[in-house]
Amino acid sequence: MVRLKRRFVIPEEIRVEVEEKGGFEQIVQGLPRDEMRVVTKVIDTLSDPQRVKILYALARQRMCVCMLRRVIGSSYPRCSYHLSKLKRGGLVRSERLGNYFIYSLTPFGKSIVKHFRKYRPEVRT
Amino acid sequence: MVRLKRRFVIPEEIRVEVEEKGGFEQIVQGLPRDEMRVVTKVIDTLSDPQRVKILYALARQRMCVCMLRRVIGSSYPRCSYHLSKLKRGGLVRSERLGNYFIYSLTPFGKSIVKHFRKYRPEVRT
DNA sequence: TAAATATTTCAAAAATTTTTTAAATACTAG
DNA sequence: CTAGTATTTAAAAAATTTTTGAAATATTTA
Repeated sequence: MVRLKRRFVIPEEIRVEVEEKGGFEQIVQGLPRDEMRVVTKVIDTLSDPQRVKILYALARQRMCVCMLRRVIGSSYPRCSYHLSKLKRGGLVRSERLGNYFIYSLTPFGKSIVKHFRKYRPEVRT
Repeated sequence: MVRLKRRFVIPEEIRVEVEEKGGFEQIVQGLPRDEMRVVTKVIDTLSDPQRVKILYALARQRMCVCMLRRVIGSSYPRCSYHLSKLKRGGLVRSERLGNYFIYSLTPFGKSIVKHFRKYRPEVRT
């Protein structure tokens, strides 16, 4: 005895809305893949309280690693790890100054802080 | 023989800039703690490609879980897990419609997508 | 050149997040 | 009421990320 697989059913009320937009597949295919990829990457790069703190600190003042590790209260390797992540995401850059590495925000990094600042989400936590 | 602990030293060039801003401690204390906390939370809530996809899909059309799980290609529990995270972050909400749960973006969730959209970061990946 | 400093890299350990599987809920339809 | 559906919850397993500690680099200073 063959068993028919149930096919994809969506609630009536919603189906109407979906139809108007050309159907479910249409909607899914229309998602902005590139934008989503970039957003995902940037967000991934930032998803850690310490990295967010670094971002904000650098928005105020460029700093060497010995300063940044104080900002987030961590060891060198730990700080270095976070910095490299932020760097990979294109949010910060570094340049050598003698024995120091000076980190600062890239224009992209700056724009992100500016955005947050402008937006100031008011979420209850 | 007592050994003096080296004290916190920062490169000259940078120290000048820092002084102008009232010193290192000043800068650190001046960081916008509340804003950073909220940003961290929102980002944490979103930090996953599937959750970003859900966010964008809901920006187009409210959906039940059976639709969303198709959008991200996952099982129910997995989808449910991501939704609950997004919910905790205040980005989405759900309402029951018979046997279905219809998820949609909160105003806050919408504003975030709008922001990304407006910004359209152009990062090379 | 040798010693010290700032920082990075690496690998292992620890912590956290995500996925899976099974079971629980709540509603609808027969 | 019973069976079926959509969804959530819970607990364990798997995967990923973060932290740590030790060692490697590059630069400066003595």
